[in-house]
Order: sequence, then structure tokens, then C-alpha cells
Amino acid sequence: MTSTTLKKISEVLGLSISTVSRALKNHPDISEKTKQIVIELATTLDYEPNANAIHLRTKNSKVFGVIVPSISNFFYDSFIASVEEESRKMGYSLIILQSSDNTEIELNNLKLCRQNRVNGIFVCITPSTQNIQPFLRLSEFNIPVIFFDKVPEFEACNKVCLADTQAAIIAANTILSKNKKKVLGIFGNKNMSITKKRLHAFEDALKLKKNILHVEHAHSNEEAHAISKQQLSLKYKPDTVFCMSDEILAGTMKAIQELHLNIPKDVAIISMSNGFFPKLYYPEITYVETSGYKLGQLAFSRMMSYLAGSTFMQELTLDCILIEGQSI
Amino acid sequence: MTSTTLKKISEVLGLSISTVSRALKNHPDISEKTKQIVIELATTLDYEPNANAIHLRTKNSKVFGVIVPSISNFFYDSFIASVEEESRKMGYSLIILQSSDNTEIELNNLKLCRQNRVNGIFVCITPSTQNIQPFLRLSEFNIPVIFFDKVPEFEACNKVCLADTQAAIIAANTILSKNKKKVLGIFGNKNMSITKKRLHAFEDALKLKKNILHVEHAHSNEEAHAISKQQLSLKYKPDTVFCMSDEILAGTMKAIQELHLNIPKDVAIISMSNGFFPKLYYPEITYVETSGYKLGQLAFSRMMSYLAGSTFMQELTLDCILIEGQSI
DNA sequence: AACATAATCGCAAACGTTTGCAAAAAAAAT
DNA sequence: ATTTTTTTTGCAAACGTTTGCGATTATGTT
Repeated sequence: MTSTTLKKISEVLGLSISTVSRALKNHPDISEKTKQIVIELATTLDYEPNANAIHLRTKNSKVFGVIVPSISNFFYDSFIASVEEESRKMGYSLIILQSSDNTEIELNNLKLCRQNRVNGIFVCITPSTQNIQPFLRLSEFNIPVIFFDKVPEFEACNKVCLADTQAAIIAANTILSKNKKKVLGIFGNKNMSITKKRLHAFEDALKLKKNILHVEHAHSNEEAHAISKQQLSLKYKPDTVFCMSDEILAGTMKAIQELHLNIPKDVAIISMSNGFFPKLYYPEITYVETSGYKLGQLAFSRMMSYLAGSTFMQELTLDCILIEGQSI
Repeated sequence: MTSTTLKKISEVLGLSISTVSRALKNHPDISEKTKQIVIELATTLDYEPNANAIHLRTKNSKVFGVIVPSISNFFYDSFIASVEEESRKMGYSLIILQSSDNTEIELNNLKLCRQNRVNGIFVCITPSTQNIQPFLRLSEFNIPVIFFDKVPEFEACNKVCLADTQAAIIAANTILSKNKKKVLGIFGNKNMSITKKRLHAFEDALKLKKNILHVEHAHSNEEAHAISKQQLSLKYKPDTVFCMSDEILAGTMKAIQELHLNIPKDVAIISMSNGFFPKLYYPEITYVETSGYKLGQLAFSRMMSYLAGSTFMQELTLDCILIEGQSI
């Protein structure tokens, strides 16, 4: 059975299409009597308006695009979840696309967003994305692009980020306040601006005691596991490990279980995290909260204010707080 | 700047809209010469076809809907990721909607899918969903609905599931083969068909030694943590814990860390899992794989075969395999 | 009864495509 | 030069809505 349209309803009722349309949206021009019969027939015929036709006619798709490297990720999934929640409340739908760390697919996803005439795009670029011109050009078509989390480093564009610098400082200060003597700092991919920011701020905050810090880089939890295992097996081993992300924390914790180390007696742990992982361990891990959920809310509100007219470039940051566990 | 249309291109070139349309899709009727100039102008004007107009005209949205209780979940996110991947390859986009365990929102999401005239829907119903008539009625509008994971228990409909029964039997047999004497089985929400299936098969496989099994139900990892902690503190404590899901495994593992138990010496662990969590612990946890990723692939291929004409109801199950860690 | 006003409704164009069919132009055959 | 065939292009309708404006009908005022 083909789905019912305004036309079909109008024919059955002997009314014009426009009257039916207006009746269904409670337009004052239509009498109560006709409204009634129209609504009645519409419900029995299970009428649902064709979104494509509406979008075409009104030139407003009520859809946002979300482009992420991967959906299946502790951070992005909570970002997406909160954006979806907010969007639904405001009558928007979401088209979600993952780039799989492939810039070609990423560009194709961008194209898809344009073809669908989305009202705006939330994008987290892949680590290898260099040329962000294609993104910026979308503003010529009146499609706002909001970068989040991993954002372009230099260009002027709309960004919402975690307060990476602040977060790293909080972590460093916590370590200092506990009077730690030998810190292993495990950071992510060197090429990402987010890594640079966090590392730089962390080193800076420890600068008076720079010699207590040893830095490593890991690109996966397996790598973090290997590094942690090796470093924590040393005779003169670190008394504290700082993990830049949940991924790294997971690797480190596996090494700690493997080496049967006691937290925080043998080694203290502090991490930056979305908040889920630290509560899975005992004792619970102390972390600086880098919430994907909250970042999603911030990004969404930025999008709405952009659409409301505030179109100048803006870089927003989300304040970070320390959530204390018993790991340091 | 408003985006370019076929009309605009046709006006500039002094051609008709239809010629431009055909030129851009390499229609044999159009001469090479005109094709050339049309394509050239289209690229310099950055033409992208309006998906809404195409969908309206062709009555084919090339979009699938995905409705899940929550995006931010170890299992659903990998399911979604694989469906997205397959869809993209076949030229489909995804509208993803989360129901937040709220049947009202769930129904609204269903309505959204209809309004968008999606080509099909993948849905995992919430635990509290009782009435699935609204889902089944979509087939009257030629919208196939494929239920996955948590599927309606009795109704005839298209389902793709893990081989829950088989998986539970594998776990039980593994336990038996290790000659375990006292098993704590922690299962999920009693109302879910998936729980019933797994529990029933598990009990059945242990029926000769039914007295060795103690069953509990947990609705969150916190609850699983509390149960495990309590049970594993008993003097005559279980020598094995079976966890029905990743969520439960996470709670159990926290309790084990808290009680400083050694795996598998003090207690053995076996779980059903998507595959990510068991590798985060040391020793790695033995589990029966219940892969969201693979289930997504199965669901997608079922959708495609349905669209290709195989519209009779069908219940597919995904075989499960044991992945051995060192936890039992 | 005649008119002004207010309440209802319908016409038709537009959004940007696709596509069957007819028309025009070019090429080929007589 | 005329006709036939082939190649190339354009017309117009349709997909399902929304909306400005004009038309019709009902109501109210003298």
C-alpha cells in the first residue's frame, strides 16, 4: 500500500489540498468543523507528512550531520548521544557518518552532508586530515561547520574543545600536591593538536620539577599496555602514571594488574577521562573529567546560536574538573 | 550564496534542464561536446544534487533508520558502526535515533522514520516495549523492519539474533569441562527475552549438576559489582563466575580487584562479550563472543535480501564461538 | 433589502529533480 | 534535392508539500 498524501485526503473529502494542509496544522483560516473531519480521516488513514517534500519546499532539512572518525569509541559515542538527545528535543534529526581515519571517506561524508542540505555539521577530523578548506568552504553555502575535540590547529573556524590546557594543569598540580617524585606521562599521537596542548601544558606545570617527568607516546591501548609494563618493571620505577586518555588508561591498568601492583601504594594513577572507565576499577581512578556528553551539549548550543545569527568565528572551551577517586 | 541547481546551470548554458540532468549522469542521448561543457560548469559551480528533490521524485530515500535504546553502549555502538560501514558502501545513509528506554520516544522515533520515508529500519526495542504492533504495521507501508538483539518474543517478524542458546551452552560446557563445583551465574533483566533464553539454556546444560549453580540478576554494572562482592566474600564462595554481558563482567571484575582475588586461582571467570572488555584485564577473560559488529553485518545483509524480494519472515542467528583467555 | 465586513476556502506557483515522448537538427541514403 | 534515418535536445508532467492572494460564502450592520 502506498502511503497517504494530502492529495488523497483532499480527494476523499472533496476539499482542496491547501485546505487539508492548513487544517492539519491548525491554521486559523480553517473552520473547526472541517478541521475535525480532516484530522479524523488523516488519523484513520495514518497520514504522515513526507519529510522530503517538506524539506524541498521549505528549504530547511531539519537535519544535522555528524562526522566522526569512528562511532564505536568511548568518547565519540557519548558526544553523539548528547547531540542526538538535544537535536531530538529541537525537532532535528541526525545523519551520522564515520570516516574510519580515511580522509577520502571523510570528504565523501562531507559531500553527503551537502547533498542532504543539512542545516549544520559537527565534525571531528581524523588525525591525518591536513586540508580543511573543503570544510571551511561550506560556509559559502550557508552550512555552519562546528569542529569539536580534534580541531584544526591554526585556521579561524568554529571550535568547541575541552579545556585541554587547564585539564593538564589540574592533573599536574594534583601530582605536585601529592609530592610525587617520578612521573610517567603517557600521551597520544604526537601529530594531534590535542596531544600537543595537553603535553605542553603538563610539562609547563611541572617545569620547576621537570626532571621528575618521563614522557612516552602511545597510539593504542596495546601500546600503552606495553609501555606501562616496561616502565613499571624497572627497578627504579615511576611512583605515578599520568594517562592522557581513557584508551591509555585501559592499557596501563592492564599492566598494573599483570604486575600485581597495588594502587596507590605501589603506584599512583591519574588520568584524563570521559568518566566511565575510572569507575570500573578498584580503587576508582582519580581523573580530570573530559566529558564527551557535556562537550556535545556545548557544541549543540553553539550550533543553535550560530543558526540564530551569531555567525562570527568562535572558539569555545569546556571547563574541566577533577573527580577524585582513591588512586593517588 | 544559494546552492546551484540544474536550472541555474541550464540557464547559463542556454540548455534545457533535462539536457543538463542527462549530461551529468552520462546519458547516451547527450553528445560528448555538451557533456563536457555541462560537467565543466557544474564542477566550477560546485554543483551537488539536492538529495531531497531526488528522493521525492524517485520515491527512494536511500536512507535506513536505526533505533536503539542508547548509542553510548559497548554493544550498540559496534552494531551501528558496522551497519554504517555497509550502508555507506551501498550508497545508503543512516538516521540514528535513540529511545532512552522510553517507549514514547521510541514510537516517536518510529514516526520520524516513516516521515523520512526510510527504505528500512533496524530496531532494538527497549526492555519495556510490549506492543510491537506499531512496528509490524510499517510493513503495510512497505518499510521492512528488522529487529536485532532484543527482539519480540512471540510475534512473527524479521529478527537477527545472536545464538543465545548456543552461546550459553558453550559457556556451560566450558565450565563443566573444567570440573567446577560452585558457579555464580549473573544474568540481566528478567523481562528480556534474551535473558530468558540465555538463562534457560545455561541451566539446561548444567542440569545434571544443577545444584552447583546459583543465579542472580543485575540491571547495571553497579548491581553486578554489589552481587559479586557479596557472593565472593562468602566463606564457601563460588569457584566460578559466569557473566551474561560486558556490563556485568565489568561490575564483577571490579569486585574481584577489590577483594584482591587471583584469577583463575581463587576464582574463574567466563563471560559473554562483544570482545573488547575481556582484553582489558589481566589475565584476559575467556568469553563467548557475541559480536555487535558481526550482528550488524548479518542484519544488513538480511535487509538487502529483503529489499531484493525475500520478504517472508525470517529469524536468523549468528553463530557464537569461544575465545579463550586465561581466566578459567 | 442592500451593503460592508468577516470567515472560509481554492488556485496556482514554487521547491529541484527525473523521464517518457515529441521535436528539432544533423547525418545518411536515395 | 528529397526522403529516411540517426543523433541530439527540449517540453511538460510528476513527486508531496507550503503559501500568497484572490474568490466565495456566511455573518453582521444599517
